[in-house]
Amino acid sequence: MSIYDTLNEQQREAVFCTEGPLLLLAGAGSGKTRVLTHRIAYLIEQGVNPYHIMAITFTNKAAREMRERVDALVGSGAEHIWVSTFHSTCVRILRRHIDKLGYDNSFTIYDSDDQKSLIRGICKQFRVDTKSLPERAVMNAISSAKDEFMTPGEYETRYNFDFKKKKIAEIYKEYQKQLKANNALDFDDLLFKTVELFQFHPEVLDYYQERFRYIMVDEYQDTNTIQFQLISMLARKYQNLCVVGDDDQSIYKFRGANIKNILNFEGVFQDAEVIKLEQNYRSTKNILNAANEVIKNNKGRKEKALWTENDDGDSIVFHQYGTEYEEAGQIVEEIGRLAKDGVNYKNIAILYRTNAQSRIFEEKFMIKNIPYRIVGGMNFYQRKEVKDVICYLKAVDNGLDDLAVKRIINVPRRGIGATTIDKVQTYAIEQNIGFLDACFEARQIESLANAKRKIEKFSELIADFREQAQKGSLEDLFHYILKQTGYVTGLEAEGTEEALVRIENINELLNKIVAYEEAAEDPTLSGLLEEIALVADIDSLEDSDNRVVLMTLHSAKGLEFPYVFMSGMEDGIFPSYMTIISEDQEELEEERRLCYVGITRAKERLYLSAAKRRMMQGRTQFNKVSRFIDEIPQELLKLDYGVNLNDKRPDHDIFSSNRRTQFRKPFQKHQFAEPKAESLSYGAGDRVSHIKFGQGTVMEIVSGGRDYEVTVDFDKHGVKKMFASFAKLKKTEQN
DNA sequence: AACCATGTACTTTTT
DNA sequence: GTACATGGTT
Repeated sequence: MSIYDTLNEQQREAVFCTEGPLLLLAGAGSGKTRVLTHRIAYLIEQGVNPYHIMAITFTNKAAREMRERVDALVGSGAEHIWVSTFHSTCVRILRRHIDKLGYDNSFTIYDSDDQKSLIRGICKQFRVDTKSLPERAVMNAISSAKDEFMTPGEYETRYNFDFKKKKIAEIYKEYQKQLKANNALDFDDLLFKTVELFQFHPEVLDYYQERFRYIMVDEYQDTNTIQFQLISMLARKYQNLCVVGDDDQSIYKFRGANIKNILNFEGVFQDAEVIKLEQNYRSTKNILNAANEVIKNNKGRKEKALWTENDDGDSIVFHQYGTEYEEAGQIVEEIGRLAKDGVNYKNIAILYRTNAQSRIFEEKFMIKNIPYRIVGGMNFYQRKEVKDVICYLKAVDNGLDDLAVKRIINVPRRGIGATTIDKVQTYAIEQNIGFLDACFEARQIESLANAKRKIEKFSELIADFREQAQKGSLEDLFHYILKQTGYVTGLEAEGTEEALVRIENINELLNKIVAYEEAAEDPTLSGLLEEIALVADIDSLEDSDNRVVLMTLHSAKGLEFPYVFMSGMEDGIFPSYMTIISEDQEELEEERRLCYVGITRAKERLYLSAAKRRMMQGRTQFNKVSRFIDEIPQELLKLDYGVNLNDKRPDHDIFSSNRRTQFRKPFQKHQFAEPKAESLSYGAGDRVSHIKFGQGTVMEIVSGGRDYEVTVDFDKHGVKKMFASFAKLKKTEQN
């Protein structure tokens, strides 16, 4: 009896095939993680030093789970296996060697928001007409170029006949220049620079080739060109590369995923073994058949037939509702019923095409008091207050990070405005130094008048934080920064509910910092910031958390749930409008693969739903039922168009939509709506005088949140609205 | 410099 | 419908 007895024939074959390149075509739910973990166990059993084994996953969550499962299987030694994501892997390598490429090893990682601000700045600087060339397009173009391992120079040569692309090449060049000046790398750079490092420094490549003699890559269908480049470089020497993927689940083409990586694997790695895992252990026959029938409509795919020994199971339920409010309401009702029947909330997932669709569900869950968790959308670390505090930490960690410094220089308010910042920046450029260093030299900047002292005070503050960073723990530093800047005090003074939520978020950030400090072997500020930069929302999804999970179909990849609701099954939503109007047939096929991914997440029961009428971007849209629904054979579906088809009572929906605002600010209290100043010395109908507009008659006084809004009809300037505390109106004698 | 009011663009999906 | 950018006002 061995641990391998529980595997089926193909799985066992894959586990025992340890030498040479191996392509594992693993259908949804075919137990690929089991194969990978058992394969690692087998390698170790065969005498391979765990130190020589590397497994690359797509998310941190997948990496963590794999490590746990390997730990359970092999016991000691497993901690030496390198299990991580592409991005973390690259960071680890670059932290040791990037100085060879002229960067400082303590580089900062820029997220997409940082990326955007940097590009925005460059577009302004170059006077780019962002109407014809939006920043977003520039960003995507640069990102794609990096995915294809194309330098700015190469980009320029390649596209020099195209006016727009030439412009993009210029921006790309400047963008890289500024990143380097800020000692920062964006997400794409992490891979790009690692490949570059291996290219220009064969001795470094050789070191890692020796180290990673056995490489495994999960979710291989979603790798892009540069990721492929990276792993093929590493595997070149020993050729022990095992990739696991499913071409039917390739859903990241928009992000550069290159399906050729999987389709041409055998061409690139000669003598590659190919093993197919086609038995599904996850879903019922009905669910699996539906998935097969849908994906069958795609042309560009490797033929395969997923099968299962599981029961037929329940029929798939399909409802078309009148509106999205009904849809969400009924789904939440059904979830309530399931819970009553003893189903755990965490066994239920709601999937949708776009993050924006989550909002209505959130309302309904709040009303029904059902615990839920929304994955994705606005990331915790993207919130303003969290980002502000992080930028203080960044400024302490990497003084060259101009973006971080500029973000916080006037947060909280220090009276440092755009003009002052420009002056400092000009000086920095003249002296060829970083922005913060320019602040330290404020004394030499002649153009600064009154602002000089403010800048000096700010740079002293940062210097003080640096000193503190040397002395104490990260937690101490965090408290010290909050205390010295008065950030939380300021929020407390605001007293609004929103401010209280922000304070909570800052406390949450503190919890994360403390947790990091406890968990990390050698906690450092750089390490903390790195971890923050590389976490995805999905990574924090804990199995112990008993809540209904809501997320996009993309985020759901790799997960499974007994009960799955796929909502918004409408042409124009899913498949999305963009892919319907696109001439490129491939795009619709990608949507279909996404649908396949969604269906195959379900283990026991699948609910599909659509709305006839849906509000999108403030407009009502009438959508047809998704073409993907038509591709599912009728006999698998329990059709139920009936219920609300003739419902002519939209009032209910409008009612709940109006109540929305209340639920978004659930703790709205009135105690803070303190009517401002004493009463005013004038009233409606009185004659008043204004310093600029002269004489006028008061038309109306409205008592706003913290001030009176006064409408005055001025004799010479007409009707104006103004706030009493600013306007300084004086009552004058009546005519 | 800071604040508010108004206008505009956005939505595909994310490590 | 919202988040952000802009312009006007003190």
